Amino acid sequence: MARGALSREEVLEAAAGLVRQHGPGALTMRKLAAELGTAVTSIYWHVGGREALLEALVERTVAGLGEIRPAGRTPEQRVVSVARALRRQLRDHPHLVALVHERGLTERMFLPAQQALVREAHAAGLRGARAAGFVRAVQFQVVGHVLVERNRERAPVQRPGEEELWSAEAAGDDPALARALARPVDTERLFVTAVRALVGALLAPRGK
Amino acid sequence: MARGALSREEVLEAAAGLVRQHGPGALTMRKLAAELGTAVTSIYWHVGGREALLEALVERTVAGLGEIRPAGRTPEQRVVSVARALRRQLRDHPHLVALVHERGLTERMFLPAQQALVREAHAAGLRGARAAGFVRAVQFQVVGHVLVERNRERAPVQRPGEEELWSAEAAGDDPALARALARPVDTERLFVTAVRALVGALLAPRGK
DNA sequence: ACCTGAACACCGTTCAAGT
DNA sequence: ACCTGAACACCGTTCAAGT
Repeated sequence: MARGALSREEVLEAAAGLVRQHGPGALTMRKLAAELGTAVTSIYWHVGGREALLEALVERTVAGLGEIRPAGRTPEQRVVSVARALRRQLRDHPHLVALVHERGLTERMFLPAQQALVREAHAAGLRGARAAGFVRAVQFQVVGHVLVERNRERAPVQRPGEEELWSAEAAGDDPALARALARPVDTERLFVTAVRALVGALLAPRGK
Repeated sequence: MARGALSREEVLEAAAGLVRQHGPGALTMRKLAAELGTAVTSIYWHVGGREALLEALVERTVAGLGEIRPAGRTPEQRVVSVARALRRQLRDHPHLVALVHERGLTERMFLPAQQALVREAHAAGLRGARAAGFVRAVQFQVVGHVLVERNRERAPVQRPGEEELWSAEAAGDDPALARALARPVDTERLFVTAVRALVGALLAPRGK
């Protein structure tokens, strides 16, 4: 249906649309061409093959993620706020995050947050290698958590389910634990708890 | 080249071999059939389509991971040892871990470790919902870290590289930090540091 | 400079037919 | 019960040819 000249931007926009709606698997050169009303080969002229297309898409996504503004009084609170903001951003683009991850560029998405974390590390009195270690620990923690979360959502039913596995007897005579492990995870809460624990330990004045 | 009767086990073995050597992308029904010296359609009779084949492969991997034996004196040391053992197991099967992850079953792999963690939580005096929260926090931490690590290894070169990004001026006048962030990550060290921080905070007698 | 169709070398899956 | 080849409906990519 594309009347005039086909542009690179137009191709990327349509590709992003396909991914957003039906996931990365739905992005085939032929479907994309049909969507645009052009021949498949036109796409090759504008953006190159499928790999180049995904590359460009990933680039676009990462660039469009926007800044992260820390909130809170103490460095600890501000770091937690950065972590939450990043998690939110990543969860808002589930399919594209998957694409970015498949292509091994997950960490690129963390760069704005990384800069914010450096400032907070300095504010907390950490410098040099210790500050760097702190930044990376938080980075791994947040990105890792989001990946696990996405994973869980994609496979909501596990066999055997945790309910069957955690009968009271298997739980070392702790029925409350069995019940808790049978319930779905409150990922938001778990995330904040874990980040707080990590940040608290690493920002402590005398932490090894 | 398979003389006599083709068996389900034989198919799975060959499939696992293909994945181990050349990654999941190399596992096509046609290549597998060629490897086995049979018609493509024979595979369908024995294990079903590609999805079923991957399913069976994942099942095999998870089942073959083996037990996890905690080591150390304090619960904290023992939990860290469980985390390290699990990380090692996952890193020994990089391609299959990728497969398991793509199919959303990453957490299945964590079940033996989960049982070990429950025992340690009890030993540390945690019970019920708090013990469950502890187990899950460690689980998310370890699995997440391994996923991020795999991600990093797959894309060793990032553009722009961290070296260019972290010039001294960008690092808030902290050249040591800039240098540290430009160096490759010591993931083993980072992993242990993060797990220790998390475990220490969550196992503390009066942790909120 | 931009777009096209035809062709090539792959896929996974189905199915009727063989033994 | 087990195995087969042919056929179908897809892929990504190349390339010579058009305007």
